[in-house]
Amino acid sequence: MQPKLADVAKLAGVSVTTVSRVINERGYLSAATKEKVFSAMQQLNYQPSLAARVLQGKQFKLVGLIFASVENPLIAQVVEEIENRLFARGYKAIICNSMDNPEKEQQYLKMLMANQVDGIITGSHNEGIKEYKMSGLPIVSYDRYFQTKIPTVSSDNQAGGELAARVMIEKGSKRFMLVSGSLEKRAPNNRRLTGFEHVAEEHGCSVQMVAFPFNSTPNIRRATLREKLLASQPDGIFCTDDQTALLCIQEARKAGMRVPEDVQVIGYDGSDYVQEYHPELSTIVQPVGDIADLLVRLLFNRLQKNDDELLDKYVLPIKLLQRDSLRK
Amino acid sequence: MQPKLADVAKLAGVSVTTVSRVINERGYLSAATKEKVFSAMQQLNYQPSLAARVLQGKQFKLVGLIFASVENPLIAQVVEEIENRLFARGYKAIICNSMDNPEKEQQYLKMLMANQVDGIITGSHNEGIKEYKMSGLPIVSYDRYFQTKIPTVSSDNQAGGELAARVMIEKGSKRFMLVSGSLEKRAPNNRRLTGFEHVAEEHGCSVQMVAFPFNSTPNIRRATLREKLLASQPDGIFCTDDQTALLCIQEARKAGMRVPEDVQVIGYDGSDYVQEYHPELSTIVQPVGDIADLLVRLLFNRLQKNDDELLDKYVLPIKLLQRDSLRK
DNA sequence: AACCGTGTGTCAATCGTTTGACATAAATTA
DNA sequence: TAATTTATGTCAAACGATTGACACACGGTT
Repeated sequence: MQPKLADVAKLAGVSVTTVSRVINERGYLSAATKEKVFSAMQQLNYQPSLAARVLQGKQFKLVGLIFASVENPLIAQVVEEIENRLFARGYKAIICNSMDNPEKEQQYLKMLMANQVDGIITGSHNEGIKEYKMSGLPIVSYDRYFQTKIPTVSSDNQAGGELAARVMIEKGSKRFMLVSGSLEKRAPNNRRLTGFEHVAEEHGCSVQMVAFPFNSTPNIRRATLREKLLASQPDGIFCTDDQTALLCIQEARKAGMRVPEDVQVIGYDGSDYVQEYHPELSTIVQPVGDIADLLVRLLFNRLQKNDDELLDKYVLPIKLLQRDSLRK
Repeated sequence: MQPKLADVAKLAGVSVTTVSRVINERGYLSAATKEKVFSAMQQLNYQPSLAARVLQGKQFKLVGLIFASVENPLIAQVVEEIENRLFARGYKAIICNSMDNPEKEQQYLKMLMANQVDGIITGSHNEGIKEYKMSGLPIVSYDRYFQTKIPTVSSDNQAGGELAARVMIEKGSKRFMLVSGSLEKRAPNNRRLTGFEHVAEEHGCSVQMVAFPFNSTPNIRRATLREKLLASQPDGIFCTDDQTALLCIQEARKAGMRVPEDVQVIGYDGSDYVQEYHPELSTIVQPVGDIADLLVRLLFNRLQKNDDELLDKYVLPIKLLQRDSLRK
């Protein structure tokens, strides 16, 4: 059995109230007593019962993270960086892989709701889940707009799309393929598409659109891409995520096109993993560290009820990582 | 304020005891009452207070996952598959990225211990952390041997190393480089090395060893690899993880060696990500689904106190994924 | 001598749920 | 009709920590 407050008190030779005072730092306390209590806690390896504390209205120090899937390198990095920052503040993170499945997401919310977690950070992409409104929990979101007043952090998707178009046009591309790795209605990352299209049209370039549902497998994507590549023979491709961009490069080569000579490719995300292990891929890099930082900061703002000056949207700057899938 | 048991009782027009009975399925209950109670819970969107239940000795339904870093594709996949299975059983997962840092791991254990989680699944690689023994929690581990009687699941590292050696020897390699992506003392994956060395020596092949500490960056690894590649001019490389294998391929090419003509490369892990997005890499594939399955199953065995017939070690079979980094 | 700040103790209520003991009443069965 | 079984209610004690009210020291100030 785990030691309880009373055990610590007995060992330290003080009352439970005093031990509680030491733990919660209230009232007057002599250095000697504190010392005795701490050493008793140490000896017993005492950990206060979280459950009991929560019942008193204290915080769980638990945050739910709802994302589509940590198998995506960008999400993995976002989750890891968030988790690091939460840990530094003494918080734990519950991981929820929604697989972009609204039902699963709803179930997760149910689990997290009520009194279980103190707050939620979500980067999942589903529409109109009423529990988000009901929960009454502090929530912040990544790359996702909500109806209600939930602060959203995202990279500058519009600028990213525009930049990708501008760079490829500058380097001679004229017939574009625009590949959306996942298609949702209210996701801000649709701006990646509109930004790209806008600039392309401005320069009189053609844009062929290809879109995949989130759950389409790489093999399905490959088959579709191969067909579209052969049919439209683009000389520039912009993908809204890096993994799809990798498939494009590979399928283009299989189809006999040279990258970047015949067709240039730019992806989006620029996770550390992609930067390190796919050295050829040019991509629009999201500032993941800043994103994690801001998400956590915003959440704590709401946790501490400083509802002051929280904006609805925070858009962080992106940058281009130019590598061999782009011409010099 | 969240609705509580009493609110549900009032709305349903029954006593709190009855509501509790419905929730916990004890005693006699008429269908009509159950219906009334369920609909009241629905209406109020009632969620029982986890904290209060835990205080009664119920389970938190919370499991801690301690792994080095979810940025590693294999770990991400293991974590995701574990999380899926836990979720299916109504459990939540707390994610802990230890970064292979013993202090961080110790802190995590402290957080998880006491009364906070019901069990722990760890794939982290640190030595002699006394809290593991103290915790008294059900623990199962992945690819890691413990002193105490903690069940360990791993892939057949020995066979994996042997297979890698045998295949490359068969395809003509004689001078090997053996690259360990991380070096720990008590990790079963050292068997990957010994298995490889054993077969190589048996066939009279030379083996040059290169080892990296866990936290060495890709750039450091690259620099070291380049130097070692030029110095020893191997015609076969086996890496204990896929990411390092990718670096080997890239650096070998930069050094003017052809893969697989001049040098063959085999990695280890074979995560879905690597299979999909690094189509060239040959690798020893761990059965991640089975591993996750077994880990969760073993944990639940201990959670339910069925301490029957738990083995110390569970070694699952591996297989070779042969692709272009190996000769035909 | 009266007063205050400091340090500690006792006591009891509280958080929300569970559970056992016990009572009661209707429906069912012997 | 009597004895069960079924269905529900009341009551109160847990679970472990927190906290406010209050008491009572002791030392040092005025």
